[in-house]
Amino acid sequence: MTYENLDAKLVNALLGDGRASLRSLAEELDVSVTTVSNHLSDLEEEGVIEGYTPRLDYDAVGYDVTAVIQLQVEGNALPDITDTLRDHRQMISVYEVTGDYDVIAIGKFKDTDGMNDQIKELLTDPDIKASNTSVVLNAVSENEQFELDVEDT
Amino acid sequence: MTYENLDAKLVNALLGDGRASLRSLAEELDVSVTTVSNHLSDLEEEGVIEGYTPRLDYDAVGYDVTAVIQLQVEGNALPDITDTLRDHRQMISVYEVTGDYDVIAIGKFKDTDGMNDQIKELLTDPDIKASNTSVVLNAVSENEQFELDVEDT
DNA sequence: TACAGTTGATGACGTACGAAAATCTCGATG
DNA sequence: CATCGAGATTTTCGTACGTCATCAACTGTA
Repeated sequence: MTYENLDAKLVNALLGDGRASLRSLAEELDVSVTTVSNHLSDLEEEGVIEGYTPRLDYDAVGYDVTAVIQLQVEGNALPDITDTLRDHRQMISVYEVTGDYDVIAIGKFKDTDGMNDQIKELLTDPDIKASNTSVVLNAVSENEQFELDVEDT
Repeated sequence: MTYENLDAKLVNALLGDGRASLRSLAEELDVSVTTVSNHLSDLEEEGVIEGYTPRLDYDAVGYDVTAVIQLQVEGNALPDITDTLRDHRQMISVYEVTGDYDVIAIGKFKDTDGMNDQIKELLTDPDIKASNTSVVLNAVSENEQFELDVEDT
């Protein structure tokens, strides 16, 4: 195993509270502060932990509409399209995928008008052969990060 | 005005570093530590900030496959299906949507075999009328949280 | 040898609290 | 009717105190 049990527990503890102090983590995991500090540094260096962010409720700040946009794209234009999408800051996730469509993107908008405007603008690109937009009625769960397995000894 | 502005700046600063200290935030925004503390508490109480998490690279811990699963569901079974999906911890996001399908879910798996097993298990539910799975070839961006608008005076 | 823990020293950190400043409220006044 | 201003409310600030993170040198252990 590339990462140890303690690392998994550490990650899981941080998933519960990303601003927890090293001391509280040390107490929770029953190891020393030094150990927590060392392992955390390692996890960050290895890239397992890429950073820390607040979890925002975009609904609460006026972004009420979420949409899933699927695109069929001319093969050689795929990089351009994905770059364009990524640079739209309201695009939360952009995936190149197998299946009926080539790209699936998830975006957040202040209202349906704003959404329509942005999507229409995107679809002017002649390399987009087909598109399909699904508006989210209810986000049952969103961007949930699940806990890592801890093999108990 | 000034009030909302400070909150937006505060959120944006935290998006840059979710573990930034109140002092460093205070310095960056040129207000006192107390002010940062108060506004942060308010943002948390209002639900704008729902918590703090590390951003995990699931690739780095062995979850190499991401899939977008779309389902057509018998109308009255929708709550059951979404509950089931949400309770699958590997489901990152579960949306009820308009369009050809009723549910779009995004999940992460250790390998394609694991993915197939889980999806097949899901599809045994007789209330699922149709399904469509797209495997992610490349996550151009994922769970990006964009910064809030700051109206400059 | 490699990893975890301990100790101690130092500067940074979070929070509580009272004071100061800014803002709002609303009736009185010209 | 518009303006004023005393008092109330809200917001911000500085200070103080106990806690925390970090580093280094050292010990224990498998």
